[in-house]
Amino acid sequence: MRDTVSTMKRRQRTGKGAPGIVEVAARAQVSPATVSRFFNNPKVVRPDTRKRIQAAATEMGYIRDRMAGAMHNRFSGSIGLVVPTIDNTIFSEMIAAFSNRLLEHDRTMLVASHNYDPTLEVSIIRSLLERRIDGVALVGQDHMDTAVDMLRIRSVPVIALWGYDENPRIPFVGANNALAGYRVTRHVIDDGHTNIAFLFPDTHNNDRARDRKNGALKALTDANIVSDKSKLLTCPYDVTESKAIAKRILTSDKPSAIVCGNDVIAHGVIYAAYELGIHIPGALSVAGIGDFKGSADIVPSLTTVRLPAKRIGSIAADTLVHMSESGEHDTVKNQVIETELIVRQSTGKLA
Amino acid sequence: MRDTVSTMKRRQRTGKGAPGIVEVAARAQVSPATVSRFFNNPKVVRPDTRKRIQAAATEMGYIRDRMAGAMHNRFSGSIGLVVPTIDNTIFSEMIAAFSNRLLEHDRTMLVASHNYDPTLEVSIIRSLLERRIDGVALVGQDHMDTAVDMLRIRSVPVIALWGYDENPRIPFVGANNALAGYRVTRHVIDDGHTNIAFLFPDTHNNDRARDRKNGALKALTDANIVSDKSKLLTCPYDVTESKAIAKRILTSDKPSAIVCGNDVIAHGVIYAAYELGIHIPGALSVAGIGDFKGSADIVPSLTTVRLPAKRIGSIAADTLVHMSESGEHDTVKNQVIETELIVRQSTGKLA
DNA sequence: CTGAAAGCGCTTACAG
DNA sequence: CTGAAAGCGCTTACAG
Repeated sequence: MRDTVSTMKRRQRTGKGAPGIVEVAARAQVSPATVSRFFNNPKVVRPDTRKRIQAAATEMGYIRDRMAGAMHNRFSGSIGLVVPTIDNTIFSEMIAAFSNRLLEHDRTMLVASHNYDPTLEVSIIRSLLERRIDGVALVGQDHMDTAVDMLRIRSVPVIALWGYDENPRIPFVGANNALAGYRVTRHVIDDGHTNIAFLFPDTHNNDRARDRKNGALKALTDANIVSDKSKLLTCPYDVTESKAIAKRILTSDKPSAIVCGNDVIAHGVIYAAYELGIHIPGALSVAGIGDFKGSADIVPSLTTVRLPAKRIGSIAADTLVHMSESGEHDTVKNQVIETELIVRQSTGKLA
Repeated sequence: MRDTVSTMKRRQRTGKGAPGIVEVAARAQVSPATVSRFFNNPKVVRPDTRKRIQAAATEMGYIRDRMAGAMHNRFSGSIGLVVPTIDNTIFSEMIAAFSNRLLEHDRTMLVASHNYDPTLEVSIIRSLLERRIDGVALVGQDHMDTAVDMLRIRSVPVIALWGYDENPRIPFVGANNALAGYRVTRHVIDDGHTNIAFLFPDTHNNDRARDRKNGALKALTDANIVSDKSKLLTCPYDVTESKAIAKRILTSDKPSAIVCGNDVIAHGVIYAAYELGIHIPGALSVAGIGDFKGSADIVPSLTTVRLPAKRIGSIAADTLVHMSESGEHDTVKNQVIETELIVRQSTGKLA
């Protein structure tokens, strides 16, 4: 005594109160095909037919099912963004810009973080692929081959953020991190410092950090300063940790300047100096990389290299949308974002 | 001389190198139905058949198409998170926790921000609905009726974050913001302060801020302190702005304490005091709400109310997944997250 | 400009 | 435990 399948299904959907294209078509007295056309390419529908469909759709509260549509035209309308971490200022500004720009293109964003674990990154990409994403932005060029291959095989547009590479495997929107590292360090050297400590994150699976560090060390070499291994410290992107590490070196090694892998680390160093009563920049110069929100406001304001996260995010979104619409995946040019040294109050000449 | 449609389609897919369930089935010498079962409910497939399918799928690099699957079982495997802003610490920690927890449940996260614009929020929700999300988390209880209705009609599980309400329209995972506001203010009053300034964000479309502010003012009333309108200032969640506003009031009104709507605002106030050479807490007490990452590290460390963003994010993710799996949308209990006053160095007794 | 029909890649009763 | 077949809600040549 059960309902037939088709009756059950219809009842279920009706029960859910969500009308489909068929119901809208019935109400507007047209075929489902015409309703579909109305939503995808209104121009091909006659104005008064258009009006009827619009009215029916609005009255019934119709919402398109893009998943059903995606089965034909292969476009889900979602674009993926895979980052190491979401809640770190480094990336959250970029994520926000990326998301906002996608919204303007009528796309939604799928984000996930892998916490610098390349294997996790692979499963995230797989999971995004299962959802038929129209494109993906990854951070940097350090990825497992599997990851890149899965995307290439499916011709999903990919773009690498932040990183810079002469000969990249993935087209990028990024800045020359080596140059950024070189510039801040050079600035500190120009101020007369030779006893410089470096706080950089683990460069494993992180080409941005690697480039910055190499750039920094090159500035040292170019200035004929012998770099002391003990002054080259590993420090995560975390204020608490950088503060602790800075307190340790400031009470032992006593460098006259500290160059940090990014602004978050530099903030921690500034706090450490406060607590120890070390005057900045009188007794210690501190420099970061990134120019995050807040770096101009901290006291003393932070000398850093501007690396516009928001621009990277917006440009990446535009580029991916364009790639997916045009199908031109291979002709995409790398987009180099210029960096700029910003000298503020946290660095100064050595007395 | 053109190919038939079916040939073209097949070629196109093959050209893209992405095998479907049919190709996997052929290779494993089973029917597509069995391959489908293997992925959805492996147990019903005989072990050796299972092995053959697994092998075929791996060799061919098969990736499921969840969109196609979602047409039947109505589950896309994606859950939405709609926040006012993404790059503000208030939310980015929560987003990260939400995302990480969803990943454990094999779900992906769609995020978007509406920047406190309820109309934009409606279009975001519509856009999420078009992607057949399995659930949505919104922030607070201030939403347009359209938004709530669209979700209810489609029986999509919804949860409100952060907010607290005796009688909420949407079940929530949140904290008692009024109590949080009351507590910090009370603490400052207990320290002997009566000349207190308040820096709170615009409470329009922001029930969390509204509750906190009301709680703060209630503490004032309870202590028989007359609140002076001129000391109740509106300030966005932005260090630069709060620093500027704080500098202004610290050079004119000269309150002995400033209570802030959240920790970001408080950070700006601390920087303002630095620049003006005002000692904290000797000459000025500063308190925040939230206990963000970094609030324990800033010097002086910030007195605040702990409002665990990460826990809210994780619990919300768990709850939404559970709701969508169980179909129990209406029996969900509100989950109150306890708050805790954390007294640090930025507040002190009035001399 | 519009409709009928086939099809997108899966899932799921139904029948072995 | 497995297969054949119908169907999910749309889109798109094809034919008017």
